Amino acid sequence: METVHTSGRVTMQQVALEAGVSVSTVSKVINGRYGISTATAAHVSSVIERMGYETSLVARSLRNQRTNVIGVLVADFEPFSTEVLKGAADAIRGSGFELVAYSAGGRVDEHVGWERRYLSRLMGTLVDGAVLVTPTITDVLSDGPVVAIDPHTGSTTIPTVTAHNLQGARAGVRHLLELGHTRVGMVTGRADLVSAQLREQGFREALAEAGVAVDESLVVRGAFEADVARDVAHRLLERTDRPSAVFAASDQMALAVLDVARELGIDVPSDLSLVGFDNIPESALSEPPLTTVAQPIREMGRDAVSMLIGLIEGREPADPHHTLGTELVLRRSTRPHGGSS
Amino acid sequence: METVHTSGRVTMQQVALEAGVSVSTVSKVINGRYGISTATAAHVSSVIERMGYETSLVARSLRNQRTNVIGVLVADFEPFSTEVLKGAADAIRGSGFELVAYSAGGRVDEHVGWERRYLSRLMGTLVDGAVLVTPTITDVLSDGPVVAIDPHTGSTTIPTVTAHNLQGARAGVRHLLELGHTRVGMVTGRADLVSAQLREQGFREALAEAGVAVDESLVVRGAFEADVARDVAHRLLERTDRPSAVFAASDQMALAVLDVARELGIDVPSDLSLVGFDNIPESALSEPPLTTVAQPIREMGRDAVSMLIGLIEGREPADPHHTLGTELVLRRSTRPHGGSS
DNA sequence: ATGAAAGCGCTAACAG
DNA sequence: CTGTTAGCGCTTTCAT
Repeated sequence: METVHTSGRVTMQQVALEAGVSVSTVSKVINGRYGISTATAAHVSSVIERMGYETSLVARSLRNQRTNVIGVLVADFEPFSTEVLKGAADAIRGSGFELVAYSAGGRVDEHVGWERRYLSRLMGTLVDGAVLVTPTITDVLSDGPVVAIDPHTGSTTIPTVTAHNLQGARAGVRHLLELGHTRVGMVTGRADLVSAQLREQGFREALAEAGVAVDESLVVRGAFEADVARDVAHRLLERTDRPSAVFAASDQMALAVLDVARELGIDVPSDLSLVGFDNIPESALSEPPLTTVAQPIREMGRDAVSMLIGLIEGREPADPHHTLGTELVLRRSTRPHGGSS
Repeated sequence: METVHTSGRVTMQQVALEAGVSVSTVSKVINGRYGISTATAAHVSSVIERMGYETSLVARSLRNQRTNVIGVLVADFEPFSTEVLKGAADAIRGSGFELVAYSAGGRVDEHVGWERRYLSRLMGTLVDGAVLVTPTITDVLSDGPVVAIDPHTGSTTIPTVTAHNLQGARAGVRHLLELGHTRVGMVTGRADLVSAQLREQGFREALAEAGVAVDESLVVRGAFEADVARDVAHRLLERTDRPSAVFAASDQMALAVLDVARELGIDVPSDLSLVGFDNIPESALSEPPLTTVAQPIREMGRDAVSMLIGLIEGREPADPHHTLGTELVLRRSTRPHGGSS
């Protein structure tokens, strides 16, 4: 036997050769096309089975316009995006679609607009549509069906799924206020995301409501990433007149603040109350576990994929800007101002 | 909205046409090949920029043998696999590789051997190598570089990354024994995984060590999936002589047991002590939070990808069967036998 | 019922 | 320096 075992993958070519038929016959057998005798079909099938052949997703994608694969494009695999992924997986089950999640290895800052890049690279060839998680640009030229989760400011053209960021932030900050805190600081999120802006606005509204003036020096810019948040937390917590409470625009940042506080010997919640946003699973794992404004992240992923499948199949979404509720989750990172154990 | 989703993608063809050059010239410009005048290069670049062109991953993959993309193949996106993904992302950062995670939408039971299928579909075309998370088959014919996390029994040929399942399970069960429990049950995992077998073995060894006989009727077969675990938990907990403690081979199953216990009015930990395995983030979110044997899942993902990159670049792994330590994490789902609050 | 041939978007010889 | 040509693995007319 002189089968060439060089490159590894079994191609249709090789199956055809082995079965003594043409590639087109093999293709027809695989795709169940008519015009093949039962005998050859059976024979080819057995050869396919024996050789362990599977069609190449890539080659097939290039040829067909429809791939039955949905893409989830993320800047990085972190707690938020992986929660979205779990939700996306829920929605994909039984839909006949497959799911591919794609990330360029966190090299986001290198190139703002990663989502346009990815979209161009995958859409129309690998995937039939995509869910964009926290995209950075405004004008996503729709190369195809796209749904954004937690999108950039001003993207009104593409369907989105978001949480009630404004209300959520307001509830989180009110909680701090009700605890008697008046010097409350905020670590804001990535300035270009609607969600971050709304969370800051909610912070300001809650303070205004309570008649507390915003000390602008207590509002520092984070970036939804832990390392940036650490620097910023240092700035905030090393001041002698540091805040007694901090609202962070994301759990990742809140966790960074918590970490920095520990380093500085500031006890949470005795010396500092802390509220996050997102309710990623990790927020419950910290010491103390984080009080946070929960977004239904999984559900957002699920709804985004459902919407996308609809779009792919030509249905216009009933509600192109789907918004879900938030909920304050009380854990142990907050305490009344001045209150001891 | 009447956006036409038909033609969509800008192709190299169109760029070439627009720039008044041939496709190969465009290709050379994009790939920085020598032999292009600075003038044309600049011109072509500007056209590319203006048209928002990006090369199609698929087309490029088909042509090149190397893609610089690493695949993580999972049966489903659930807490365990997404933790692996976070670790994989850690390892990929700065490596020059991109990461694609692929799942067929949880349709695993339909077709045992999903990993062979996925591997054939992606390897050699889309990805340069792959990490298999909890694969189900023995003989993964290496179509290319592959590393398995938590693999099937008997796969000695491919490199693996695992945790110390035996020791971990032993430690978890010992904890229960030290608490004074003697009727301790176990929900085992997917019988075909080495990890599940070792966890059961650890359970048996710990009991033997303590001189406690195993009541086989208390050992029930789960499947690492929550729904299967629920049935099995019912069987275990509805008996009049139900165990006072249960060791579950995974957190997902432990969480299911917890849920069933609640339904049956059995209080954890007062009436039932429960120990899980994995320490997925969700295990801390339950009420009560779960005592569990922690595996360093992220680290496993990280190590698997590092190993894989080495393999792709032709380096033999120093330790082809890399094993990481486990650690008992005490939370609130266990209590001394007969002990009240 | 089967096969030859074209072409999906791209890259890499090889000519010019 | 630039264009022409030949495929990568597959599907799909269109002949046979």
